[in-house]
Amino acid sequence: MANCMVFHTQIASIMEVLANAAVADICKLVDDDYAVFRLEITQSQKENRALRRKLQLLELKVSRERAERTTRERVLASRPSSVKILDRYRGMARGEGHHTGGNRSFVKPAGHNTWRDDQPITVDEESGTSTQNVIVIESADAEAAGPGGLSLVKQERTEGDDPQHSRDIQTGAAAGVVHPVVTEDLSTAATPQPRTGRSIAEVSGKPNDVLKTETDTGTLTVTKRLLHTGSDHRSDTERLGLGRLGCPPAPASEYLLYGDLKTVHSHLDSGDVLEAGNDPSCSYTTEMEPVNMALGLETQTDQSREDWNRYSRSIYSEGCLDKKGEVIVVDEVTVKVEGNTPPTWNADSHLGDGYSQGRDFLDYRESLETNPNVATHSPLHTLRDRDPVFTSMGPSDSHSRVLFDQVLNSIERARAQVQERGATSGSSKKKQFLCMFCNKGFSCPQKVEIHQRVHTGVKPFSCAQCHMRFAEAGTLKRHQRVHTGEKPFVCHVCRASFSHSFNLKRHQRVHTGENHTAAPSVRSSPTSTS
DNA sequence: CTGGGGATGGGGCCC
DNA sequence: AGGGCCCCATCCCCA
Repeated sequence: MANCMVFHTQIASIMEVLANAAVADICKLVDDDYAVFRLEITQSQKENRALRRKLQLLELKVSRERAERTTRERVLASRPSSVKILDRYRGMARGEGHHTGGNRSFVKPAGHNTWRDDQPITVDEESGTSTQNVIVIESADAEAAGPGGLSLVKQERTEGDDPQHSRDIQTGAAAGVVHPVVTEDLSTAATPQPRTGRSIAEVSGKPNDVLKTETDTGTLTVTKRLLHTGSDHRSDTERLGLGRLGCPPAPASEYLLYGDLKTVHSHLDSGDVLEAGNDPSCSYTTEMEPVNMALGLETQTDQSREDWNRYSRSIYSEGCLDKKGEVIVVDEVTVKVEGNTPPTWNADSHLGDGYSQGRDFLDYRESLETNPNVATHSPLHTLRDRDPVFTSMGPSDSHSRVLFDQVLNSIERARAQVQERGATSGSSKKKQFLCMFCNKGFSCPQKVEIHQRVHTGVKPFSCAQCHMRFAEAGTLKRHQRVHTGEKPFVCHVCRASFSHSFNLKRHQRVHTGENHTAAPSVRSSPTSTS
């Protein structure tokens, strides 16, 4: 019995030893494997790092190549003609040539009266396939030009070229920058090609040289209203010193629509005139669908996002597309050639007056803060986040700053009104179609679409006589009486006639003794706050 | 400064 | 649902 006990004890001890040995083996194995594994991991990490580095290098390379390619493509677009410009310019400088381009005007900076033949011209070898359409005519002697040295930067674009290219060019004159290169193919220059329907966007170093191709009363009126309201982008544009230069009515420009890119042909392209509809007095030009708007808000590539940022400023603005970082004006644009009417870019100032656009701004900004559906995609949201940009849209001078602040104050009130409206209106089943900007309800989608033009500034209806634009057909129709002289509303008391019904009604207050100026004012003036 | 009128923007209602 | 019209508010100009 005792032997049995001893035997069991021995067995147990042996088992324990064996177990310990097994555990030790397992541990050793695990440790070894772990070490190997760690080693492998380390190696993998190293490889990873190396690959990542390679990837970064590749990305760098690709982006660089892409940039180069882009530049090259731009160059390709109009190289021969640009070469001709240079050639012609040289000829002009020598007094040999005569500028025959009817639509072109040269702004020759001071100091460019002479062209030195010995002026270095760098020929881009790669540009055998490249057609850089930007010609930089370097100041003959930079040192003579001094810090305020002037250099002429010219750009020629062909139809369909990116309009912003013309604005990408900046003269470095103010900073005394010396444009080092004239990129062109001299062999091509030897065989200049005829150019038609092209124009040159030229910017000289002169501070006062402004590409002003249009002066119409509409523009002046709008500007005036802007000063009054202090809330329109255009004033921003002008405040930033861009003026018309900021959005030059460059021919063959592409104008970004709300979520859609459209090409607008210049008045030079008479064959591509956007004609009016059936109604000779009314031209229905373009219309932005709210669907597209939403699309434009949400589906953006990098490029389109940039475009969208540009468009974003058009939410409360219109005019032409411009790229200046802070000042971006986008619009639908229609250029028409009608009879003797001087060709104008009626897209700029006719789209709306500053007042309404200011309201657009208010409404839209308000919507950003009240409508969660919009805020995330709202361009102004982006702008607001990008504070320098957003603030740069505001007025710079103190007076305008005050107005701007007042506008912002009114936004707060408007927001309160919207909230109140939402509380009172409730969820009306009749008005189930909501405005994507202000959540206002309408009975049918069409009404919403029309209403949203308040926010987008879309004015599809254009008057053929004066190129004024309207958001609604009825407004255009009413406007036509301005031109026809029709005054169908006659006062039965004094036989005075009026073109608009409300004016008659207001007039009749004269007879009733009611003062029309004493009419209750619900809408508060932007400048009446404090 | 004030009143009258021209004109536009925008909303609502009716058919 | 959509077009047309009316109404109101407002800006602007002018006398």
